[in-house]
Amino acid sequence: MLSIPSYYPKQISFPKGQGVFPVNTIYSKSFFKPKSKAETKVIAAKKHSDSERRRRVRINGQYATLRTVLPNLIKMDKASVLAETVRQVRELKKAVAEVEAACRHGDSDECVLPGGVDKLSLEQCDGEQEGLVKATLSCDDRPGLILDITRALSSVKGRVVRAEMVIVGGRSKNVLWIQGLGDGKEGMVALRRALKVVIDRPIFAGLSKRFYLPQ
Amino acid sequence: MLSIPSYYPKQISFPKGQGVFPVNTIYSKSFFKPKSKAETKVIAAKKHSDSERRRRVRINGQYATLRTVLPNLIKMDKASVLAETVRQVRELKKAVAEVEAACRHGDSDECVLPGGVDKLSLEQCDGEQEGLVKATLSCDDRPGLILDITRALSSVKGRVVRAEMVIVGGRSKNVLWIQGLGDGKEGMVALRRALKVVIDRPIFAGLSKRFYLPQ
DNA sequence: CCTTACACGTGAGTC
DNA sequence: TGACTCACGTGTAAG
Repeated sequence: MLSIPSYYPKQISFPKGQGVFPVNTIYSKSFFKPKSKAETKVIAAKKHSDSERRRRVRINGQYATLRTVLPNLIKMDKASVLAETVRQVRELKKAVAEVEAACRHGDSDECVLPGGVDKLSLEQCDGEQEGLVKATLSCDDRPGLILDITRALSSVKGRVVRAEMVIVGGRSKNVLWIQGLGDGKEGMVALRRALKVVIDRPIFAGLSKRFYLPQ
Repeated sequence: MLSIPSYYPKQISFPKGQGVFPVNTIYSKSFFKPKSKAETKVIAAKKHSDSERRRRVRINGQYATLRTVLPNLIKMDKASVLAETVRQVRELKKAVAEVEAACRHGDSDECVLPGGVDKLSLEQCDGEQEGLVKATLSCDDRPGLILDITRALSSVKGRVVRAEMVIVGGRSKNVLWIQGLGDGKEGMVALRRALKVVIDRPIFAGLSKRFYLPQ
């Protein structure tokens, strides 16, 4: 047991390193509870310093894990560890933002890769030629999909002036630029109806979802 | 000016908050340098405590910026700030890794998107069915590319059991799984020669590089 | 009351 | 020798 010489103990020789203290470090279990004022004060002080040490261990433990999770943080003092962490976090956030921006052109609708849910959207392309419509169509890939799309397009007025098709992981995304649909709404409505049929058509039974080259 | 009552000052009433101390806090400029032992000790102590306070300000400043750069860190004690930082940093690193892995399947050769340079590679697929060959072919997209590929494949033994095609930004990447090429090298050589012709064929003059739907 | 979190000054160690 | 970083125990205020 340590005897506390005064209210200002010059030095209490702890093992200097951190370490879990044994459970028999009991604060308030003196026999028959004498509870002199001075004694309770000493006990409270010990309890206080103990909890403060636990807090320090907690904080320093987090410093240690932080040093492992980020590079070049070992052999750095606490302030520098935090500063470097801030710097690297900013870098990581920028990297994530850049790479997300690379996958989508502004909107999530503009992702170049096929989405996981079927979707059909028509969009008037102003700024370029008059009457240009961009149709975007996402669905499961299947044998004959291109043929179905071609048939649907031949059923409406207008012609395809450009097409981009992406097939990956069994999903297909097709972007079609169509000109000459007509001035009114009828052309758009007809196009939407025709492409909706393509999306909603079930995969031909008995065939896998693989995409086969057209023969 | 503060008078230091003893070696163990009970309380020095600082403004309690941080704050830059005025420059006129001078340590060693007593007139004619009396330099009693006790005095130098007090001065050194003050210098020490001052620099220690500066260190604390530095660390706490980094905590503050860390709280601003990451969300949900305000109103958290230091240990939790560090713990949350570790968690979010791990999340960010995972996000970066995932998004990098999404763009390439391990090797840069395995990028699902078409590369910028023409390339043809054949690869024996062991582990699955016997005699499965994976052919990867990157080139500019062009009208009739699929037809050219189909013709090239019909000129060799074996049949296509699976195909994935990506066309984006005028570039085309095609991955073909071919079975039944034969046991020897001849099949592979013939396949490579046939596909090389497809890649090296120039785009038909007078047409744009756009990809048109097959009619 | 009790617990918790922080700032403080100080002793000790390192370069 | 300083200039520094850290751990420590304590004072103090908030819940």
